[in-house]
Amino acid sequence: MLKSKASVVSLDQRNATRLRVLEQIRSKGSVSRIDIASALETSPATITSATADLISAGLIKEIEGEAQSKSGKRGRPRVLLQLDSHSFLVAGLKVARQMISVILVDFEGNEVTSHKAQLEDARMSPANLISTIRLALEDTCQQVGLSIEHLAGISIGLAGQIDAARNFVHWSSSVTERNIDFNPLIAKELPCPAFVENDANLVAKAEQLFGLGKGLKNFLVVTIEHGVGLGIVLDGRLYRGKRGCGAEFGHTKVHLDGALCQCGQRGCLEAYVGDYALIREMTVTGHADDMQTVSDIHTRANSGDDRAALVLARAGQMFGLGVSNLINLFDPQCIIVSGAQMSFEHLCSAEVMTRIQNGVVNVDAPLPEIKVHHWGDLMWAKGAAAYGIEQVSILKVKELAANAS
Amino acid sequence: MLKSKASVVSLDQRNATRLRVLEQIRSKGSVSRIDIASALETSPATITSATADLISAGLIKEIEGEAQSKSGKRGRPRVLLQLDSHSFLVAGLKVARQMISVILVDFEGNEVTSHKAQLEDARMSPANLISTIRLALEDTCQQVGLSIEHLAGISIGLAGQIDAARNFVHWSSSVTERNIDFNPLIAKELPCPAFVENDANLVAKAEQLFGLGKGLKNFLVVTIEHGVGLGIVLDGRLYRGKRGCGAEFGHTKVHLDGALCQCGQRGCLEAYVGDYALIREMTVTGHADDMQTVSDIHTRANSGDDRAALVLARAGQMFGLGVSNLINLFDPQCIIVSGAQMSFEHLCSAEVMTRIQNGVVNVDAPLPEIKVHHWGDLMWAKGAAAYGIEQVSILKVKELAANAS
DNA sequence: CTAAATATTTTACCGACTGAAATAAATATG
DNA sequence: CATATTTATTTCAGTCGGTAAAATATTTAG
Repeated sequence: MLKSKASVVSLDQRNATRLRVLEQIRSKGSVSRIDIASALETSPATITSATADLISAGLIKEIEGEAQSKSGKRGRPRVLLQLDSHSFLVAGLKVARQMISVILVDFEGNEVTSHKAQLEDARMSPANLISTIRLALEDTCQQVGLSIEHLAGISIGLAGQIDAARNFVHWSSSVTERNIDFNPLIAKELPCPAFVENDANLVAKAEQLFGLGKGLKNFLVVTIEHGVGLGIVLDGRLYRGKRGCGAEFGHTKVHLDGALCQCGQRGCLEAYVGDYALIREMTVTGHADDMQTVSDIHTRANSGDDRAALVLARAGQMFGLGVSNLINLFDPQCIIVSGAQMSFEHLCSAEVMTRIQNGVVNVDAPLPEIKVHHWGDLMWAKGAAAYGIEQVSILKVKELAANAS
Repeated sequence: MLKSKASVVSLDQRNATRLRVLEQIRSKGSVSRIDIASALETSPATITSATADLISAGLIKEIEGEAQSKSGKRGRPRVLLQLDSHSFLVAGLKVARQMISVILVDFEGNEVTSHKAQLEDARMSPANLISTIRLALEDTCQQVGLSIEHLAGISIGLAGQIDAARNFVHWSSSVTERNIDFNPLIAKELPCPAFVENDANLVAKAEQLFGLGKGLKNFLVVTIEHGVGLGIVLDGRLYRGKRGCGAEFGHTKVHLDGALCQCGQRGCLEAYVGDYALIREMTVTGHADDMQTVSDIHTRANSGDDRAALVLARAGQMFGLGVSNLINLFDPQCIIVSGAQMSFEHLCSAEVMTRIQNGVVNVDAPLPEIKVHHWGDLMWAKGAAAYGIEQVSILKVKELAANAS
């Protein structure tokens, strides 16, 4: 009761261990205590105690399945541990221009249900945004006979510059005001902890927890939607920079005093590969004024329109240049190019990959692998869910420790 | 004696604390125990024990100087602690194209003496390089009546791709062979531990320990010599990427299919700002075939040669583009542009600074400060020395722990 | 000189983790 | 079938880094 500082410190230490154990179980799917011990280079005794805590909290469980022993078949069989998917529900949301998508997942990340709602306005006031979110959540929960009260956490992905640690939105294309602290609104309108993050960071989290970055310590996730985004995972953690905002890959300059970008600057990568940039290129010469989406351009290109093919090819070249710069600067284990739609084929063609390779300074070590990940529609919401699961895990482990004392 | 693993683990923990204490003392210059305790958020008791160890090892000492108490003048006065500069000597070396420079520093980083030697060949075999280094070290030590045996550590800076953790040189412009493990050669030819590192990383270390990055956790150091280099400090540690090599800032692409670079690729920043690139620009049209150095171009520009001024200006523009990309990607606390000579004026002109500012995506948070650091001739060697001091400190603290057991 | 203030050291203890021993649960073997 | 062997997990008695609180040291204020 009295040992205020001591207990905080020791709790943090214990929690860190418990979280590392949880992380092992999540990334391996199912794993025995002895394997966790050797993976974390710690003693079996420690794992026994950590897993006992996690089991009593309902976060993990023992399962029956056959586990093979180190060698031979003799000896006490290993007991596999698994996440207890029923332990809690998390909602992941992505607020896009005309659409809000929601996904409900269990603790393992399995989809329970999902939902989409049209948005009337691309930009909303903070209060408006939160009540829209609440509504979307209620609708989603209703689909499976749940109420919003059942949620353990809500994770919200926005495009823009966001300080996730503080739920503070410097700027977002979905919000009419700048520099908004969402914590008060969340506390007032939502019945459980909620987390706001930059959407590209969320996808990086999803790749780390469930996707192609599982188990990797250093990788980059390039997201492609209407523009391009970047999530940076260094040493297993999201790198957010000093101001806590995401990296502005889309606004790195690929041409001195080049094409005009929506941000007002010139030569941004996004001004060469963003949807609007491609459409502008197609329409500016009056070559095609019915171009509405990048898919239209793809269609044209595939049916033999040289101009369309050139526009796409140039975007690919610029994209390749940008990605090779990322590799030159970060030297990551792996780069994951993640997109929801198929409309980014032109950014992962063999030619672009070659260009990337050729733009990376040669070392004798092999180039980082470049993986392309087509997620489908729910990419962003799933990303949000991944972040939500992580945050809720941390909260649960902390509660656990608090109760134990 | 028997507790093999336990002792390793606990030693690491203790050493980490001792090193953090040492780091505090180094970055503050002189500081009292109570201040260290509050800076590290630890208890005074821990600091008492850590400093006692460091004092008995001769790494630090108590000094007399007046220290002001928190408030008022009553109370037992604080005792200031300082590095004991006499505890050991470290040599820092930089191997450049035609020159090898050596600096001898004490534990505080104060210069004891320095020395330069002409190199016959820009590229040498590994064995040749090490014996050349040994010779240079012997000459340097002789200047102050010491022998090479007095050195506690030797740090060697090379341009190229180097895995410092293993003293492994993937490639260096100073070495004729690729993929060389220098450890055996070092053990054979040098009387004390030696460390090989990429030269840009060394300058970053120097900025962190003694320079403009003192106390900063996240910053970038851009080095300018014949080309440009980048050292990345994240979370207080050098970021080296997956393959352990330095970031290749000079070979990030600033123009699609642009100017040909020495590395064989096109559009590299270095192909626009490197010495040879500028000289090529001046000579290619026969405009000036007596151009030997960038200083010559400066001279010309200052005496009204428009062509020279334009060449320099263009280099500045490209450099600004590259630096703003760094800021967009890393969002660092601060960027330090470090150069030895004055020949990089054109890269830190007001115009270039403005260009950098204009290339960074606007957040409401202030832009990271861009600091320009003119080091003088010994920049690289001093950088090596900084790294050497750090490495030797780690070794000494480890020895200390080993002896205590 | 005494009281008050502040810095440092000492001391008793806490808690995370460990090694070793104990226990559990399987197979191999005769 | 009983027993030895093997391997996984748990229990238990430390160990070690660190802490709070008490003790001590050293100063100024009054």
